[in-house]
Formats: sequence, C-alpha cells, structure tokens
Amino acid sequence: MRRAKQQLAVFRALGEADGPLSARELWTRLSGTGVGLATVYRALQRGVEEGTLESVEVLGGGVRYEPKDREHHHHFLCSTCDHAFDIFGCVEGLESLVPDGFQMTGHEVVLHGTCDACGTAA
Amino acid sequence: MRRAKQQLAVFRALGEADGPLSARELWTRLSGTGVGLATVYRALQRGVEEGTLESVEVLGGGVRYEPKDREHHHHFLCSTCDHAFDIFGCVEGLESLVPDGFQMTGHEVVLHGTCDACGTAA
DNA sequence: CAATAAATGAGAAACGATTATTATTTATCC
DNA sequence: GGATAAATAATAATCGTTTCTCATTTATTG
Repeated sequence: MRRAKQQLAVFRALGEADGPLSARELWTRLSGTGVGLATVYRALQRGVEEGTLESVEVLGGGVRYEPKDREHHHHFLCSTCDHAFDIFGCVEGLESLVPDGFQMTGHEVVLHGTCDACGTAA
Repeated sequence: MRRAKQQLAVFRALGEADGPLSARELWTRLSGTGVGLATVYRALQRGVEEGTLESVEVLGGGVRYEPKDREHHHHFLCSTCDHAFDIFGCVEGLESLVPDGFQMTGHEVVLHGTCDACGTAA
C-alpha cells in the first residue's frame, strides 16, 4: 500500500540537513506538520532496515541518523548549539595507531568547538 | 574525615584499566569486594569534581571515565566485546577539515573493529 | 569507650530515550 | 462509494542509567 507521507517527510528532512539528526531533532523540525514522535521513530527504523539510512553516534546527544548515500565524511559538534555538522575529507595515519593483533574495520573522527553561527553570535 | 576506602578502590581500578570504563563496568570489576553501584557513581562524580577523572563518550555504551592525567590518546572500540582500549598517538591533517568560520577546540578519534583477544578467539 | 561526621549498600525513585498499544485516519483497489 | 489494509497520533509502557533516601557502618578524635 505504501502511503507513508509522514515518513517521507522524515526522509526529506534528513536529506536536507547539513548533518546527522536525532529523533528528537527531527521531530522538532517537523513540529509544524503534526508528525508524531512515534512516526519519526518508525521512519528511522524502516530507513535503517531498508538500508537508506544509517545511525551514527556522535559523542554528546545519543544516536543520530543520516542518509547512507552520503560519501565518506566525519562530524563537527558545536559545543554551543549542540548541532552536528558533516565535514568532508579525511585524515592520514590511522593504520599506524592500530595496536598489534587488532583489526580495524572503521573509524570515526569528531571535531568539537564552535560553529560559524555560534562563533559570530558570541 | 575522608575514609572513602571503596572510592579509592574505584580510582585504583580506573588507573589500572587499559581504557575508559563505564560505571557498570567498574561495578562489575569490583563485584567481589561488595562495593555498591551508588558508591561507584559517587566516586566518579567526586573524581570529576576534583579534576582527577574525566568523562569520555565513546560511541556505543554511554559515558565512560578515565584518569585525567593520561597523555593525549584516542580509543579503539571492539565491536565484539564492547570494550574501549586506549590507543596512543594521533593523526595528521585535522585542521584542514575545519570549515570556514568554525573554531576547533578539540577532537576525538575512535577506531572500531576487533581486539586481539576477540580476533584470536573467533 | 563514647561522640561525631563522613561513607556505605541496598533499594526506591527519577529520568530520558525508545517501543508497544490502540483507536482513528487515509490511501488504494474494486 | 465501500471494503480493506497500512499509516498515523497520542499516549502508555518499557528499559537502562543515574540519582536519591535512609538506616547502618566505619574511621577519627578525645
């Protein structure tokens, strides 16, 4: 049947965001449309099941979600507004950090500090 | 008065660990000694207040704690045993990732994969 | 040993995040 | 338009973590 108008709104909001969003952040952004929090969770769950979304944990603020088709990137967490921004590009020298006997399958880099808006407002 | 024998046990266990530990992990490690979970939390809270401990968030498993006097390092999270290991050394090229107008005050690197013990056991 | 004050353990309570429930609404198919 | 099944909003229930409460224990001091 597949109606899911509200769920599409969730996917669209995630696609337009400049970084991963938590369930609550999404709900807040969609608040004008009367979408329920449960529906946000349903959409996120389905998105992850279907492989279109990915859950990421940026320190500070639990689980956030973003579209899986985004290319390799990391995150910048603003300590003032608590928003997570995507930052593209990567770093060098990760392999040399891995201890003997350990096998690395992935990595996360999180920068923190102040974002443009918060730095200007200060 | 300052007795705090149990709290000292918490600090000692953290000092001997090879990575940051969560309150529950600490409690488990001290289980033989009859230390209560509330005491673990009390010790962690005091340690952070006094500046000897630091709370860190490694993705997957909430807040963990480690002594603040440890030199700059990052963490390796084993996806099998869910334990976080300290890894020393750092990476290159962080500054180039920071977007215009943003100010970076710190960074975190988390590698994930399989630790030595879990890789061998598999 | 007695008095005092901090520390403790056990369990209850609070808290936030997530999931389940349910009656209602909405799209689709005929 | 009517039947059907999925989707929805609201809210209750659940779950793990952290904090609170309080009676008891322990160190310290005299």
